[in-house]
Order: sequence, then C-alpha cells, then structure tokens
Amino acid sequence: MNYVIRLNFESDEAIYQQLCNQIIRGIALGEIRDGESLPSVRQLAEDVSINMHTVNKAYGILKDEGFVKLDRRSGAIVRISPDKKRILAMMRSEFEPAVIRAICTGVTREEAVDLILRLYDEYDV
Amino acid sequence: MNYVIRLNFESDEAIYQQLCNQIIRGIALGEIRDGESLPSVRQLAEDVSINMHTVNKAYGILKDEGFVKLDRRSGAIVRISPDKKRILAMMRSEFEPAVIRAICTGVTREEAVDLILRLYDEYDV
DNA sequence: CTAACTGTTATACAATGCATATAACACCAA
DNA sequence: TTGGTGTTATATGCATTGTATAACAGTTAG
Repeated sequence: MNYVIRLNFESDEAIYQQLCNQIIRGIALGEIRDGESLPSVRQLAEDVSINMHTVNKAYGILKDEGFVKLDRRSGAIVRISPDKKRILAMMRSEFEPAVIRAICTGVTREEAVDLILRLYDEYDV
Repeated sequence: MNYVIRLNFESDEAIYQQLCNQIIRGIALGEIRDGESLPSVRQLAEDVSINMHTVNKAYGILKDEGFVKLDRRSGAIVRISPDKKRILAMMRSEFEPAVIRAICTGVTREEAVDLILRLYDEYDV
C-alpha cells in the first residue's frame, strides 16, 4: 500500500476517526483496491507514530461499517459489503445539521447541490 | 416561543449540540422568527430539565455561529448574521466523510442530490 | 517444532470533554 | 430594593480518548 495516511494531531477530531476517514478516502480514490490488504495494526501504528490500540479501534470500526474483513492470519483485507440503507441513513443524519444552518443563512439548494457534486468530482473517478 | 425542544438523553450526541441544532431547526422552519427572544438560560434549563450551564454553552455557540445576540437585560434574541463562507466551509467538512462512504458503497450522485433536496423540502418553506 | 507474525483481550494511567451543582458578580428594569 | 438578565468561578462524577505494558490464540515460514 503506497497510500499515504495523513493525521492532524491538532484537530479535535479523534485520531481513530481520522484514520477511518483516511482509509475510506483511499478506497474512494481507488488508491486502495478491493481485496488489497492493509498494514497490520502494529505496522501502521509504527508508521504513523500512534498506539496499536488506536489503529485496532479504527480497524474494528471499518469492519463494523463493512469496509474490511479482519483475519488472524492475513490481517485486514479491504472487502466492501455495501449497506446502502445504513449509508443513506448516516448521510441524512450527517447532512441535517449543515442543511438547517444553510437554510437559515440563505445558502440555496443549487449551492448545496453544487457542493455535493464537487465533492463527488474530487473523489469519484 | 411555542416551539418544542426535543432532546434525546440516550443519544451519544452532546446535549448542548442537540440544543443548538433544535433551535436552528426552529429558525429554519420559521417557528422561531428573527427578532424573537429565546427563553432565559435558567428558564429553558428548567423547561427541558437540564443544567443552566449546558444551556449557556449552547447559547454561546449560537452567538458564535451568528444566530443570536445575547443581552444582559433582555436575554437571547434571534438575530441572524449570515456568514456564507463559514457555513459553506462547515458544510464541506460535514459532507466529506459521508460522501467518501457513499462513493465506496455505490450511492450515486443523483441519490445524494435527492437526499439534499428532500432535506431542503422538509425544512425550507 | 520453533520463531515470528497476525488479531484480540485485559488492565492501568493521564488528559480531556460533558453535565451537573452551588455560588457569586455585574447589569438592568419595575 | 427586588427580581430578573447573562457571566464567571469552582468543584464533582462520569465517559471518552490515547497511551502503555502485557499476555493469549491462531497462523505461517524456516
């Protein structure tokens, strides 16, 4: 895996969450492919200078969210089990706080839609 | 203010954040109008059975986000100071984690856009 | 078989954030 | 003066986060 994980230790976002997002981002970008194996918890922890348990927590969440399969012998392997209903429910709860603020401050539907499409353009191939 | 604040004490979302979101939601829905005054920190705390400081923290955030003006004599008054740049930056950082998951699981642009538009329909008048 | 590697679990610790509680202060209006 | 604002200070209990050390069970290469 050549993909570079970027962590911001000054951020108030938890490290294990940043780690999850970075790996999912790599999958979306196509830089981490289905079937590919991720570094071991100890290896990745050393690579990015964090604790083993923080990586293990991130891997456990990626497993629960259906992005990887964990295996004692070969480590963590990217295998996507799409759960559209769950993702759409998650998207709704993530979008809602932003949309109500957008409405109050006069951000139009067109601007919101444009923002979504630009994010898709940025990550989707 | 007839608007009903709903809090979920079982949620892992902080109470002061839920309170912010509920009030902004009320503004978006038009149930709380510009110029209207919110209950005092002590009154609202008693109404929803939480601590005064939790309400005070929420009011402080609403002030920082530009949704209310605070006044020692008359309390908290809804007065929106739109900061589009800030809201758009916030929307981007809120949307990003959801969008990368959407791309990985095959949620299309159309579905994401539809979700946004349905949220607008739900809150915007 | 041994050694080295996987994920997994248990325990402990410090730091931080959340929510509560009690109390006081400065300001203003009736 | 009395009672209502927001504001601040201090303290406590609790959960989360991240780190640290250690061990366990299963796999694999030598």
